[in-house]
Amino acid sequence: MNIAKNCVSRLSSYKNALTKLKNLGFTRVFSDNLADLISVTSSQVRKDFSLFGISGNRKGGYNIEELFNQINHILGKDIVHNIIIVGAGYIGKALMKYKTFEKEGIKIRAVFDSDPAKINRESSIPILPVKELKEFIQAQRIKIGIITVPENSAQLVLDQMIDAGIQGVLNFAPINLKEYPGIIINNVNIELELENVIYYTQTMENNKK
Amino acid sequence: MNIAKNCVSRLSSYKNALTKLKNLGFTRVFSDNLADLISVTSSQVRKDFSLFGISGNRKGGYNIEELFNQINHILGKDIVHNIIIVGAGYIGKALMKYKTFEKEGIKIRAVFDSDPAKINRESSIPILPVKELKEFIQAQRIKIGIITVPENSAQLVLDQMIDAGIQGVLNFAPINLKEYPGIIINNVNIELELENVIYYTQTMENNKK
DNA sequence: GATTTATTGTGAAAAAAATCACATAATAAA
DNA sequence: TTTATTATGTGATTTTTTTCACAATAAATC
Repeated sequence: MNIAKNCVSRLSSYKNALTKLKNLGFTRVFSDNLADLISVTSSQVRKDFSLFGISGNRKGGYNIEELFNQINHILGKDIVHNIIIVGAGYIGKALMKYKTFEKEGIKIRAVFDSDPAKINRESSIPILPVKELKEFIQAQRIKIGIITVPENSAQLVLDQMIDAGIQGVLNFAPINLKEYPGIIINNVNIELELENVIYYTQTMENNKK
Repeated sequence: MNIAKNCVSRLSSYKNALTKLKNLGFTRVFSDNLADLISVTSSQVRKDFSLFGISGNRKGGYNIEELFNQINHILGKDIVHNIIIVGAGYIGKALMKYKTFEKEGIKIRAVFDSDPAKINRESSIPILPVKELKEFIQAQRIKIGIITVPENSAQLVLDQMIDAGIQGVLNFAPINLKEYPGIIINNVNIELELENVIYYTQTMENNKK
């Protein structure tokens, strides 16, 4: 069964909404409530759940705790994930301190950079030379990494990461990385996202005239 | 005509690919080449172009310079865009220094924060108190902003931005912001993107077994 | 215990997006 | 100048995604 990216994103959103509901002390939720919380339709919510065999209770909705656990399990988030970041530039360092990762059981085990001035073995998350990348990935059995290096070194870094055994990558470099069989690459392109805003803002303005 | 977000994203990608081709000295390009560069099919490229009335030359492909200008115009990128960032945390500061924005004619005019310790009126991009947000947006006629504040203040900040006249927002806070008529909101949720990687990596692993 | 009410779960339908396939036309070759 | 070749541009088709709509059923009410 091949699940669309949007569907997985919605699962993450459901999970986050459920976390909030849990913290507010709620115990049950309807597809309608979840739909409102993440701005989709209630049938979309139920279709998504049905796809993964998640079932609730007719008339009673879903038990939040159970639903949360099921979605978390589907997302593979019932375990702590150890990851690395390659590139200790501004974005790399921002992600290093990103609070949401901590909350969500995502542990950054090390950051790598080619600039000797950035190396810091003593900090709680060590910043290590890229030379040690392979050794570290293999020794720590890291499977997931984030690329925050400049565009021109991103492909090289990816190749090294995959060579070392990385299986999934979140890439912030604005470049179309080569695809490898069995390797997951997800791109976040900030400039492109801002250009989306620019396009639709402009289109909206023209409509008003 | 309502253009899908994916289609606008592809336009951005074509533009970036064309920039690279231009820099390499090429003058003409086929739909096939562009398709390869951004990992889509050539008919997808031609369909996208056809949607915007972009036409090339049968047998001769597209003139890179012309195509670039047309796409840039569609994206509203033939002018410099002045934007602001609200939230001078790690991500806000990373975006403040983001090289790609400079290259792409996106000018960050100011960053705002509620923490007095972060204020710096002298730096090349001033960091100002949020109190001055409305005044600045109106005086400078800023239309587009980026939200990089924590989750719990994001909605408040959005309300203030819209009150001041902002029309498009790129939001990094992991929260479903309220929709406003005529206002464009595009969300980037880094945790969610990483969870996508985790999900597909896990799924891939299970397939191997 | 019967009846009403409210919500799920899911096939069917609709809408949206991507791909196909080929007529059309520009260029190159003969 | 004619013929062959090679890309485009787009209507038709297919695939994917979302929404609809309603039977099934659990809980609440009478």
